[in-house]
Amino acid sequence: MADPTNSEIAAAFDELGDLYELDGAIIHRVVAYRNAAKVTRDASVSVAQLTREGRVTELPGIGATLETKLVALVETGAIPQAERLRAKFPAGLLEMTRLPGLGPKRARRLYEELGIDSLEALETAARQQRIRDLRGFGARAEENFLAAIARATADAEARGGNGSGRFVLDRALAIAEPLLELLRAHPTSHQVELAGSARRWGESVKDLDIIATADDPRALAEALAASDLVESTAGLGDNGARVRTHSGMGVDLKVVAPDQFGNVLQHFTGSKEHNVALREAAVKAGLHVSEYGILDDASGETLRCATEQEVYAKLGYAYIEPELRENRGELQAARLDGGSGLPELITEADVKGDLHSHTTASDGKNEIEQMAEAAQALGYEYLAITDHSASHGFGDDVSPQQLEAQIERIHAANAAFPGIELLAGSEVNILPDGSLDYPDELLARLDWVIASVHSSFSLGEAAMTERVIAAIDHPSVDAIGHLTGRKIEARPPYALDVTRVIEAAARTGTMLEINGAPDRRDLNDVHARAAAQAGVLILVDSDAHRTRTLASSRRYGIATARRAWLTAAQVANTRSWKEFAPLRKRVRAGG
DNA sequence: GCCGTTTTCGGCCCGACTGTTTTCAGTCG
Repeated sequence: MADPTNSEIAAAFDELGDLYELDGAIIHRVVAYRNAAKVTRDASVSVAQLTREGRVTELPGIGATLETKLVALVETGAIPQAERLRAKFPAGLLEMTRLPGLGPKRARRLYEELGIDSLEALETAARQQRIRDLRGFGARAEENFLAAIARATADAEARGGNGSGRFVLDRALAIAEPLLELLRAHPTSHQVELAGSARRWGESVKDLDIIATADDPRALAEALAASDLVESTAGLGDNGARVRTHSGMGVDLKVVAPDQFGNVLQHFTGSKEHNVALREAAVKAGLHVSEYGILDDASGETLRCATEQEVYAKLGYAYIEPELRENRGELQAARLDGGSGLPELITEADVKGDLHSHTTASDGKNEIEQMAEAAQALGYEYLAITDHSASHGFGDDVSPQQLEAQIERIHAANAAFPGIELLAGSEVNILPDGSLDYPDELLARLDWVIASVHSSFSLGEAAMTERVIAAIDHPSVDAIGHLTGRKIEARPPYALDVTRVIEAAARTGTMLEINGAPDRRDLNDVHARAAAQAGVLILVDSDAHRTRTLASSRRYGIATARRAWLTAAQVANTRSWKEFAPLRKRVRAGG
């Protein structure tokens, strides 16, 4: 039996937490399961493997009891307590608790006292006005349930199957950036900053939070409500506004006093896990952190902070960049008394070349020369032209003969553009058996090869892992592209043992890419951090299919690298061409 | 259920809002 993946284990813990909550367990026990789910999801090594080695309690938040459950899950594929609780509570009951405004306590009473065990049953009972007779419920509750069900149904239909209600970050920023510009340009505003997961450069966001200071808060709120992007306004006052854009995204503007701006920005930037850990640590020092300030037990006074730097300094930390605020060790590292220190994170300005781009030879929209000009405009020293390979399909395939002609064209362009090194490359398909779809002699003639999986996504973990490692072992493969194949909010990663892939890449000197396409960002932050720690050189690539995405995708790749704690030195394409060229596997092997 | 520079037992972040209630539990972020 294949080991459960970290995300499968995390899902099992989340479900168990939900079930225990329905069962009336004390909240701290429920939180312990949710915390364990998060820790598992963020773990850079296989938690199933750690379990079999008897080392799983080394993970923070996993103790003896959870270890027992993990052993059962790894050895038998199931957790007995979960089976028992699933039999006790119908699946529809868990769905009911996901309705906004209905939690586990009240859902359970609806089930036990009225037999309501699904959203459908809840809707029927509300329409028949059978809920209002229950103690603690009223006519208002019935109205709210019906409205919540209608909203959930309408949202699901509007999204056409993407049930999460989240927006991939590039769509969110396409709304946030013009709104920030509008608010910053307004005569009454002083400071205007994005908060929330968008400021942390998360993969997707639910809504936007903007924190501001202004001489006339209401005027600023009215300016937001008057924007062309805004469809409707739910609330507007002296503290800000809550609006909804035409794309369906909620935007919350909070206008605050200047001397609290740092507290509020820190609070609403999150993440929740970062803030909880920050506040727990503060309590031990007699300090209580909230969005309003830091209450000191000793003096009884609340310290207000105009900047986030002051907030972190008062609590004993160096400033922590938003991308790191996920409770993945940043608080311990940032401690001013004995922390190991935070890394100096890579920036967009560090990038000196791009190793993954497409042209009209396959499915790109621009010619080699146009891509070269665009790369030069970004100040790049090198650009790899890596069109798709012989088996790609969709009319975008490049036959071996066509590739030979493409090599000539790229070399000619390279001569015509003396300021930039143009690499004749390919994004070659890794076939299901791990072989590549060009002859070895042809691959050896290229300057650069990035190998990717574009077919047969459901091979299963063992076969997929062998498939990718076979490509890594090929002497002409310099790097692996978008390792897990996921599309954010659209397609899950395929089953793959990333730990083994990282080992193989480290062993062979094969680079691993962070693909900067905003819906890929693959490697993700957790995988990229693990790979870099294992000594693998990381690439930040655009996978550009047109000139403008060379730059627009770079920022998502860099954001992912920063969330992975990466420094410029850990990313190969921050090097000059002279330094980068000999790092290619094909050059190293050739001596 | 986890965890320990006040603890191996007794704690475990902070505040707002809502609806149903006469002081608060449940829910959410």
